[in-house]
Amino acid sequence: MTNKIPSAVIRRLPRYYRFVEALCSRGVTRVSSRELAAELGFTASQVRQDFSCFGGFGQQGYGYNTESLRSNLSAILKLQNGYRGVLIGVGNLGLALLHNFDFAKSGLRLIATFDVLPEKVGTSVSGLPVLHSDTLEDFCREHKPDIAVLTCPSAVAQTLAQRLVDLGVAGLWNFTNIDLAVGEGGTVVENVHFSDSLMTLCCRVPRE
Amino acid sequence: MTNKIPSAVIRRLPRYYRFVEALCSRGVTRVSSRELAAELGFTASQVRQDFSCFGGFGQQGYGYNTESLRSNLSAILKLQNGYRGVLIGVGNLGLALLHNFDFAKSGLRLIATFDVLPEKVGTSVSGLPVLHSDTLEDFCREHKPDIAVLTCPSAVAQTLAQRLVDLGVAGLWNFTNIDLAVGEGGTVVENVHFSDSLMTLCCRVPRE
DNA sequence: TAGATTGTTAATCGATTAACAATC
DNA sequence: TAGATTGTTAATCGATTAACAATC
Repeated sequence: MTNKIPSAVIRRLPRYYRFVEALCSRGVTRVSSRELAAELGFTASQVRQDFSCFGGFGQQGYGYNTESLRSNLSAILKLQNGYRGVLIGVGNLGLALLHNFDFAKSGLRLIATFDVLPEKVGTSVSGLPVLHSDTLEDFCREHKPDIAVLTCPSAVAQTLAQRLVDLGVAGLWNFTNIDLAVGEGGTVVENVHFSDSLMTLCCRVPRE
Repeated sequence: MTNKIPSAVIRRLPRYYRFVEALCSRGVTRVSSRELAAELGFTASQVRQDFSCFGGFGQQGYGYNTESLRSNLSAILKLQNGYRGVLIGVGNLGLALLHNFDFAKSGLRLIATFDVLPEKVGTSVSGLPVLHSDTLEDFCREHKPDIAVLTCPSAVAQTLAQRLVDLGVAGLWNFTNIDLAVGEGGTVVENVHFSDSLMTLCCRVPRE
């Protein structure tokens, strides 16, 4: 139950969670740090060190109870917090996410989407209304979303980000290929930079 | 011109590249480590330390020539290597990438896409043929792609990954929410795990 | 009890920051 | 020459690994 979780640990938490959830649904009731490490490519030491950040939920001589592990990880990842989200930019990528991605499973409950194209505004996608971006201020003041998903064109991303920060949105999931400047207000940004990701891949692929 | 580039440095290279390219296209001809650091949120020490991995391309008292920096970074990232790529899974996400994402700009030249749906196979998307996944072996033996983009359903990802590795594909850009096992053959995997990314965001957003 | 496995402390490793001589 | 800024060495910081007493 520590306050400051090292960022290296935070990045590993989702992988623990996914694997432990799979164990639970397969009916496995216990798992050791050694087994977790072997499966996830970590070391057993690292696994125990990671979990000890939160006080440790294992038992000497036994290992970890998968169900207890799962619910602890879920709590640490705040998957049950019911964060409210808006998605901005119902283009190809926005639609792909809306159709295929299970936001709720990762802790986010979408409540609306926004776009500017007349043929999209007023329709609904995956059960969510598509509102005009001009109504963002009104909507956010009323519904207070916690997180915004930015699948808009890069050209408008910074302006939108600033509007969202001003409206009190605490987290931005940024799919645009630009680095957002969000000031000192504590807004958290998580980037999904496709181009950076592909470049690092090319960089690491040995010359044919 | 070192052999072993620290992974922490590799992850920063695309950001340097993007910013330096922007400087070049704005006609800026020089930049100091201090300016780069301020813009990218690094320290000046870190910038110089990073660049010195490659022998250093600056000049005391002057800084870095943007054009020289750009071309050096481009070479290190192997953006001009002309890696050949195939994209597997022409669903929502695959289509979003094909329509919106500039693969060539990040070092990859797509040569074909694959799917299994009869209504898709035989068509073309963004100028690329959509071939049947059953023909993957024949195609790869003839055209020797370097990298595969996995935008297929998670359920078939591991099987496809193994087929691709066996066919000599050296890099996998993995958009499925599973961790691929690719053995010891040196195949490089770059994951774009949406669920992990969103979970870490939720985890870092302070409780409302 | 004996075997297994944790949580934690200490040691190692890698990455970041600071400092400064070299030099443009 | 004087000012600026690099490349590099040393110091600090954080993350990973190893070791082991505690204990289920």
